[in-house]
Amino acid sequence: MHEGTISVAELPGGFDMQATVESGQTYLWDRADDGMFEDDHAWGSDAWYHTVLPATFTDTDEPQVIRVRLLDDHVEWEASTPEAPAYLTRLLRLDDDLDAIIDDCPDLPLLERAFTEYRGMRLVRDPPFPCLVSFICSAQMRVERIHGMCMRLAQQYGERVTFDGDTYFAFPTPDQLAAATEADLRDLSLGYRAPYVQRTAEMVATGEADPAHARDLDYEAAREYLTQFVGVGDKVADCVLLFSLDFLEAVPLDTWIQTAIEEYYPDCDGDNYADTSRKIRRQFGDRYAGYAQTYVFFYLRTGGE
DNA sequence: CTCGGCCCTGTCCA
DNA sequence: ATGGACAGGGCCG
Repeated sequence: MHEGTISVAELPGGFDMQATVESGQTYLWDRADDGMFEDDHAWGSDAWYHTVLPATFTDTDEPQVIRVRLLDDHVEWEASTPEAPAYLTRLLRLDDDLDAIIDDCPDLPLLERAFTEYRGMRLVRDPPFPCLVSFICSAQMRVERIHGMCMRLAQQYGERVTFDGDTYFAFPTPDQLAAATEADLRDLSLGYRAPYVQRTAEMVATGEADPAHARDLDYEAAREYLTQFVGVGDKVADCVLLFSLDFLEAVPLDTWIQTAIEEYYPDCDGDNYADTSRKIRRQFGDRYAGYAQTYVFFYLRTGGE
């Protein structure tokens, strides 16, 4: 077992592990105490979180396990690989200069409140395929249930990994998921998303399309590219662009943000998705609109005014 | 390009 | 008890 610590003081802008991993950006982490996404757990807990990195992410032969917890002034990690700090930096965007990003965002009262409330929350950088599948599952679903679906997919179809005497499951590869049947996936409570997931996995497995390819395109073209996957519309495409592919300007227009736009920024309420998207990006700042959106989304969803 | 009807499923609430 | 609304949408006609 490899282990070590990362000093929070050296992370520009600080770090809030719980807000980062439980804010609905990612469904690929789990909490050792089984309290993930519970409504009434106390914030600021120092629980252990873990995730399994796909072999493709680490460019190694096997999936790698990483466990992390945040103590007062440092991040403590245990992993199956000595490269954990570098992987954590990628996954949790520990190299983003949060202070500079928040500085760069416009001075809007709602933004200020959200930034103040959850200072230290970072965006995530999930591996592309797991991110794509998890957000296909997210349609009309609560966060706890999306998380449950992803955990069941891993347990059912992913590679089993043993680390430090415990068993973990990697998120399934495109090949592994493509081999599932619609009925199998419905048994995991995916509902009408089951055929979407199966067909999308097949598209990736056969090489017909690759979500990572969207990286090479301009933002709007990238969003369009991702909508070719079954079960992926503009909103899910924006989630993948923002939470996996480094498009920090992407603003997923979900019902929460739609409501916020009507209430706080009615001028941004456009004729269609693309139109509203352009307007809200201008309002939130072209470069980091997605960071602003994620803070606002989480702030509103957790009961902020 | 826009629109409405429809889709799985667990939970909450009248 | 039990049905209808609803939950961070997308597909299809």
